[in-house]
Amino acid sequence: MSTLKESIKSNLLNNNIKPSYQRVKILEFLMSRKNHPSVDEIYTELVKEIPTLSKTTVYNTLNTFIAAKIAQVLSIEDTETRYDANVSFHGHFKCKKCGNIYDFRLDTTDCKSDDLDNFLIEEKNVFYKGICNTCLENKNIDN
Amino acid sequence: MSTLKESIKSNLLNNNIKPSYQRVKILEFLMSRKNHPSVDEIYTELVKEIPTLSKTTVYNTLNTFIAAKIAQVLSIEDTETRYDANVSFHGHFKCKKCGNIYDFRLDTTDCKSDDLDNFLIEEKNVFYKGICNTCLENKNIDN
DNA sequence: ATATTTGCAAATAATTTGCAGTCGA
DNA sequence: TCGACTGCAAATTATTTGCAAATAT
Repeated sequence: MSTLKESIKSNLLNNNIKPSYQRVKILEFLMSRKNHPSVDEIYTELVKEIPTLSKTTVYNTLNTFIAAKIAQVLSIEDTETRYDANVSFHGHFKCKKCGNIYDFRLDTTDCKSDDLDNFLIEEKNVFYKGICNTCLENKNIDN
Repeated sequence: MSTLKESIKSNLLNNNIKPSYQRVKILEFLMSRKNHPSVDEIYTELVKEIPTLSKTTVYNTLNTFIAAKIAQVLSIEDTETRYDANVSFHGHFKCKKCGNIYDFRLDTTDCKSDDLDNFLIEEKNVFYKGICNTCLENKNIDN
């Protein structure tokens, strides 16, 4: 068995989550994908490998991951929720043209506001939208 | 007729939106409320004054406002979408205890990232979650 | 008059829930 | 065997759509 699979298993065990076949597969998928897949994408991809997989299990599993803080929700305002296995602080950029979602580094000390002086900030979400560099370069080509 | 209502009407007209009774009422409500109401809140409040109002109209109207950029969507990850008539750049803070959503000022030059050097940023969204100052002070009182 | 807006009811789509079958220690 | 996990189908909920009635210029 691959080392990656082993490390995923122990990651789950460390968070008191039993590493079932489905859970390991889902976390593996989430970590391997950079594009922050939706429930539907996760399901559609993995059902090829796990024909008995159900969407309910994908939902259950992701919610378990969120609760254990080994994954986070990406609320780039869209109809469907997207998920990210990278729980460290970073921003997201969604290209309006190609639809890709990019991660970007962000200074933790950044984005402060005096208005929140006596507030306890537990989660920070930063997301931008616009046109990515690739689409800007290809401006002349397409529609 | 109040000056506020007049200014709302001209605001709508300036954006090529016919200032129907419902639209004026909805924009007025959105501007008067600081708490970024959901469709349901807008509907439930305004239907008291406008008994014939339908949710469809609230949805239609808000989408018209969004398209004209006189309102913006607040995607504080929740089940329902919230709306904000303040379209200037600012952040939102949601208190996990009382559920209130607070605005906070944010430096426009803030939250930059080298990773986005060649990206065209058109929209910035920043929202935090945690406990607000009021709830922190009342920590000892409640549940 | 005529074009736009409104509002009901039905349709969609994402997510949750109830519960029965399955699996692993 | 027992409790947790899975997965189907039904339920729920936010939003959209089709279309007819109402409204305004």
